[in-house]
Amino acid sequence: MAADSSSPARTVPVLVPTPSERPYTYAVSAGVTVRPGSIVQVPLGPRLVPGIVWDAPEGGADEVDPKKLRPIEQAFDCPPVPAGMRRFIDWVARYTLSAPGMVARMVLRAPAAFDPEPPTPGLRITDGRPQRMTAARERVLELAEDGLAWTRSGLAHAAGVSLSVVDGLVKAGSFETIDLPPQPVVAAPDPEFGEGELSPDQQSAADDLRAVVEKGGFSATLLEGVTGSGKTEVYFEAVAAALDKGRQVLVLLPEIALTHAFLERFHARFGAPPAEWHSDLAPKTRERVWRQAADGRVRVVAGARSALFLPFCDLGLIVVDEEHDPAYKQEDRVFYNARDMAVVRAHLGGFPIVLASATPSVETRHNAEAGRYRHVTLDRRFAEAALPDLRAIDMRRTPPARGKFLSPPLQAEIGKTLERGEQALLFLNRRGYAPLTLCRVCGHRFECPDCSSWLVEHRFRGQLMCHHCGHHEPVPEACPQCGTLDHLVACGPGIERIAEEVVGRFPDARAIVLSSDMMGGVKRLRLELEAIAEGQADIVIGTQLVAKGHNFPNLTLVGVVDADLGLASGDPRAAERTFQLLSQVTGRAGRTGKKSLGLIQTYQPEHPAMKAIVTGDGEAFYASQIAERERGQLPPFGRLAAVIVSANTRAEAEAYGRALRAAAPPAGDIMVLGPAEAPLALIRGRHRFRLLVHGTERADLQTYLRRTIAAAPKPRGSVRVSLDIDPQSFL
DNA sequence: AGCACGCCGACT
DNA sequence: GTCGGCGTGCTC
Repeated sequence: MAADSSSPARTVPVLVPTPSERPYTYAVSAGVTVRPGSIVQVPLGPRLVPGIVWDAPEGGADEVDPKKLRPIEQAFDCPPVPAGMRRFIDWVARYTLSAPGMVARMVLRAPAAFDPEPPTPGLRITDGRPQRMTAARERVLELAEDGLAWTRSGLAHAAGVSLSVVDGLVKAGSFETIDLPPQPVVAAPDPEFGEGELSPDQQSAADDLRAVVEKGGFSATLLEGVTGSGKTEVYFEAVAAALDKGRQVLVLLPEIALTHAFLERFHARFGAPPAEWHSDLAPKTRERVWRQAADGRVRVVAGARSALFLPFCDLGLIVVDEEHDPAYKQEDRVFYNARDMAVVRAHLGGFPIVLASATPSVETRHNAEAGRYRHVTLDRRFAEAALPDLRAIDMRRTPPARGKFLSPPLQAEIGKTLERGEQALLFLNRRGYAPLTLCRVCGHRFECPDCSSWLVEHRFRGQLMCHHCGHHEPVPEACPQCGTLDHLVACGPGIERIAEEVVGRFPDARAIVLSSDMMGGVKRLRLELEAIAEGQADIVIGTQLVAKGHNFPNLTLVGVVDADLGLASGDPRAAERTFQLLSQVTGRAGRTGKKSLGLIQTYQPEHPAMKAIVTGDGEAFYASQIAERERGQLPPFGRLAAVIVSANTRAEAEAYGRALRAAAPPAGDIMVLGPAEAPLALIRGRHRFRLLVHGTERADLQTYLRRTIAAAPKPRGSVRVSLDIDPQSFL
């Protein structure tokens, strides 16, 4: 049907970054060309915002009051968001019960990337020669004499001179400035560059993955192999296969800012690093990566979970490394698990996905066992040499001295390790000096004024700090309640306190503390890690972050100070988490074939997670965990959603929680539990209550929650409701 | 989500 | 008398 030329301005739906359930409608002025996926700038209230032209709804476009209709301000000259990505945005919005615009907002978070990249300023040699010639100037001119264009810094670097030499030659008229085409943010990876020898076991796994990629189409594969079995090299072959097909690849990593080692291995295999994508990217780089993922110049992105929302033009493979890692779960604004959404992305895009882990999540293991995912296993035997000898230390039998935290057997092994000139790592997942400080006289406990949590003493900084908000205060000399001087007592250990104990016990050893709150940030941390790898420390005391993929070749002892820490919550997922974390951290030892040892201090050596670690029998552990989940109808045998109600007062939050509960319609396959005070009942001055919606495997939680919210009264005052489908915590 | 509008407390 | 707190409502 021909368009009526006399009709009013053409309109299109545009997804804008608001919580609106539907796209808004905008007029398209003459001369503006847009199609679904086009990124546009539109007026929204008093400001201009980016938006994505959406697909016309099936039932025809929405009727909009013509008085409200405003025109698209400009269509950006950039590749449109592909249809597969648009379907993905819709899918994520529906699944997570977020507004599509808020999901689109995650795609559009590279503000300046929508305009074409400006040309790179370049230099080309001219006939002019400077009056004064110097050795440095000669080197520069010699390099450039073939007439090819150079960047200013590239030329200076190649000639081994400072920028001022180049600038001087420009001033002298020996170079003219020209426009170079925008530079790629990384060089193209070469699939054949560093093809190396794989073990027979790796080779057959790699062949399998290659075949899957070559065949194309959707498939999900769990690549399971213990630490040291060479999973990364195996999935690199899948990456190579996708590159051979000319497709783009996304490798998701948990907390990429710290995975320097991965980038180096990638570089060694492909002759160029992947493009990085994470929150502390420089804005300029961020912009270029976004743009070049969209136009296809970037072939491989290694990124944190938000990389899932990059507008790749031809994505053909996703790898999720350490697929079990809790860092994949985003818990603000849009609540999503990047691992699960990655599977959806692959499904919608019709391409394969590989989930890699030494200790898969119970959900993924179950999917593999049920045949929904393919299962490729790297044989444990080939990694045997790289595995430490693991033992539990029963803290009831060999307790540490009073006020100390290292048991005699662990101390003895540290001593032996030092004597051999090797390194020891002590792992404790708790920052600071002590998690609780109290007054010995009156019993006063230091609490955060805005959160329901103890203040953690950080002796190094002389502060009491809240780990849930920014609150911190100097450690006082007198108790604020009873005024008694010098009677504050630290309860329990943090890594600073372990460091103190280590220094007292091994005064000649070089000890170093590594934790995420270290001053100096990521850069400093990386330097510290390199220093450790080079052997500039004897004992490393670290939190969580030492568990992640760093290789310290001389490390032969790992001591877990408090293996029971993660089990305290009583969450059904705690055992699994403990198993995963302890596997990862003990795997830091012995990556070079030296005999190595992992010692696990625990008060419950009979716990299935401890037994699984010590015996290396993950199979029995997974079987027991899966059985337990099945019994409780917990994921993946049932479905869970959490509803978090927060408000400025406890009463408001609780009242609205009750109102929601009352509004929840009866359903045969869904149960509502709560409201109960959330695990952290007060965060940043906001009181929180939680409802848990528990359904059968087939239950439609989304529709149920939609109905419940619609039936409940509108939240008033400071009350906010957020929905978390598939929450991390089952409590 | 942002942003403006609007109505009540302490100060240039 | 104003500046500024954040509750309420709206954005095609």
